[in-house]
Amino acid sequence: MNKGARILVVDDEREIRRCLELSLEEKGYTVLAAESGEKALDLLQQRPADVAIVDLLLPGIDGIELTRSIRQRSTLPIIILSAIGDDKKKVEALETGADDYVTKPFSIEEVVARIRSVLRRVVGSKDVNPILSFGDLVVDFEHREVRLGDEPIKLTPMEYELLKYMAQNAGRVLTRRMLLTAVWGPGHEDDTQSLRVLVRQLRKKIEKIPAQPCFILTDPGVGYRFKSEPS
Amino acid sequence: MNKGARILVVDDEREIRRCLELSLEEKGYTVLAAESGEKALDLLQQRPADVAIVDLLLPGIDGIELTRSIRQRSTLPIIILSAIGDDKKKVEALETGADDYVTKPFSIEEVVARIRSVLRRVVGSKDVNPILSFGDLVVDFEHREVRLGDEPIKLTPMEYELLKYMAQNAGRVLTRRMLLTAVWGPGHEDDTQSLRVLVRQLRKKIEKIPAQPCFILTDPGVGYRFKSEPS
DNA sequence: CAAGTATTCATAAAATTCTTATAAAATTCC
DNA sequence: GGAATTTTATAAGAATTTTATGAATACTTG
Repeated sequence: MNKGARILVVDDEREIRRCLELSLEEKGYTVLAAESGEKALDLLQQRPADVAIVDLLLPGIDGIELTRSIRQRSTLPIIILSAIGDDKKKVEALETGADDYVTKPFSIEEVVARIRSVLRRVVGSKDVNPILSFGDLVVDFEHREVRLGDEPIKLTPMEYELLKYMAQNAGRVLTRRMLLTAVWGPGHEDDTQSLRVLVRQLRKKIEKIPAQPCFILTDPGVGYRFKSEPS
Repeated sequence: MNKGARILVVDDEREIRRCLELSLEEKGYTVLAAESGEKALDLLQQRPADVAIVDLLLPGIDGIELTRSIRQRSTLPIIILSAIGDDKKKVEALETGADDYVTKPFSIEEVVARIRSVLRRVVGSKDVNPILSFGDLVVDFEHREVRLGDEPIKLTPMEYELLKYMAQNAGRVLTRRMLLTAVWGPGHEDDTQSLRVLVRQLRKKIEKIPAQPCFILTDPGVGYRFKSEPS
């Protein structure tokens, strides 16, 4: 199913476009390339894609605006390509709806890994019953039940809210701001320490070794992400 | 009540059948296994089952046809096992009357979660058994009688309503809102203090040590839960 | 009106959430 | 590469919120 997935690459540098195109096609993907945001949107009108890889810095419509445009009409997974310094913009893109990011300079393996991860997530998207499972960890939203194997796990209201949000957006990078508003509501965007403490509490309850988490991974400088599928 | 449920597993791969069989029996379920749709139908003639787990891809009668056959004569809950690509078939099965699905590869925890969820749904719907017992506590809904061992217990109307609702939904988390509407009817969702007092009254009557309840457990921030099966 | 029931209020106890301090890890800068 | 700096993790105690409890008050119904 992942084989032959269609990948839209948007970058103004011919070099990078070419490089991604060759490497991805070699891996069996179909690549659509565009050198600008405008052309990318045109392309998407004509042909469907399964993932988009978008450079943050583009002439004209930039990566963030492109992300916003795409998000307005579809849930197409978007991976951001960002240079090493643009943390602020990167975070902005994630909050606009991008799913993941890769920092330049990147290795092809890294990009492919992200693509795979994102594709996997999209396939198992809709569910009859709101039960999510991640290996041993099972979250039943209908009954507000969390179990780790056979052990039922008691969560406080905030712990539960955090887990819920993270599990429902598993695989995506979730910025601190996103998590803070998800749990505390709007107006608490700066209370990063509270988030850290809450994350720790949750880790203590669901991770076997909280210091080596396998569900709640931290993305330094950005936020957290929930179990980006076994790589 | 879920314990000891009978589960029919239909899969042509011995490996998977075996695996499910072992894991489910370990959890206390009784497993009936069949390697084909035909055998499954035969088995169902001979022995009743509480849930069926059916592989989508079967030689001969496939999962969808089997679902249809079963649906023609019973409401036996059916959980579909599907490989990652068969989205179309999966949807077809659900439309034919399957209740839920699990995507291969699956974890046992996930399958168990689905089974439990489905069982709960079914048990909650039909009110066959008007007598529930939880250790010493016996509730006879038909005669509106409650006993603790030999002692008959007198309950006020509201206490009885509360007990009834909790006992009929034993094992799950019941939010304050749910309990309030169950006892007071709609429009009383905010009267949490009344609920607390009522819970206390009921505890005084049915718990040996009301301060260390073993039937009515509290879930701080959420609500209450009635005796999550003897652990 | 009387007896039992239900609600409200005040306060004690328990649990959760927040804050603060320090250790560990990651990142940046030279 | 290694020191300095920022970021994240961890622990423990304080503050806050939620729940339990006892008793007083209001309500219903025969």
